[in-house]
Amino acid sequence: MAEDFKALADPTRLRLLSLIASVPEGEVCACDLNEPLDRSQATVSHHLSVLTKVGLITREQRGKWAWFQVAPDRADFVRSILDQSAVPVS
Amino acid sequence: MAEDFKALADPTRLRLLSLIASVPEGEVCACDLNEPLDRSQATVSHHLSVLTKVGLITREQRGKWAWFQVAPDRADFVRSILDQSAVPVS
DNA sequence: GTCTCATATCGACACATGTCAATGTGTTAG
DNA sequence: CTAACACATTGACATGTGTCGATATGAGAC
Repeated sequence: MAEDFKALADPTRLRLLSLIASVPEGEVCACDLNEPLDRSQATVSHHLSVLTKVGLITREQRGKWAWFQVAPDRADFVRSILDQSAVPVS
Repeated sequence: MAEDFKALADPTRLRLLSLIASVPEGEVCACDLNEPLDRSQATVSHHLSVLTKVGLITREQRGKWAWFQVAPDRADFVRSILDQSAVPVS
C-alpha cells in the first residue's frame, strides 16, 4: 500500500498523472508529455515506468508511439487523489 | 501536495498513522507506539515528527508524555486513505 | 537491407531518507 | 538539588531516488 503513495510522492509524477488524467480523449502519447514537464526524455520515461509498475496507469504500444491512460480500475482513486486540492499542472 | 504522499510513502509511517487513527479514545501516548512498531524509540519519534510536520497528526505535551491524534481537519482524508484497503497493523 | 524516429534502459552522480546508538532536554518524584 | 523517566535531537551509516547523457531497442519509411 505504501507503494502507491511512494509513486505519488514525487511532484513530477503527480503532474504527469494529472496531465494523463486531464486529457479529454482519456489517453496520451508519451511524445506529448516531455515538453510540459520540463524534464529529459529519459526522466519522463522513468516516471511513466514507475506509475505503470504500481498500476496507476496503463501503457499500450501503437506503432512507434506509446499511449498511456489512467488504469480503468484505479480511475476513481486517481480522481479522488487529484481532486484533493488544486494541482498546479504544467 | 506531494509532501502529504511523501509522508504516507513509508510502511512504518502508515502503520503508525493507522495505530493512531484506530484507538477509540482518539489519542495515543507515544509510549504506546514504540513496541508495536518494532522500531527504536528514536525512529518512532522521527516518524511522528514527519507526520506532525505535514499536519496529518497533532502533538500535545501533557506532563512527561506526548499525546498524538489525527489532525481534526485531516481526519476525513486520513480515514479515506486508510480505508482504501485493509492495512496490516502491527 | 538502411535510416530515422520514439521510447526504454544503462551508468553515473548528487541528494534524500530510514535507521540506530548516543546524547540532549524538559518533567516529575524523592 | 538529584535521580529517573519520556521523548527529541544529533551524528553516522547504508540504501533509495530523481536526474541526465549516452546508448540500446524496436518500429515504420525508404
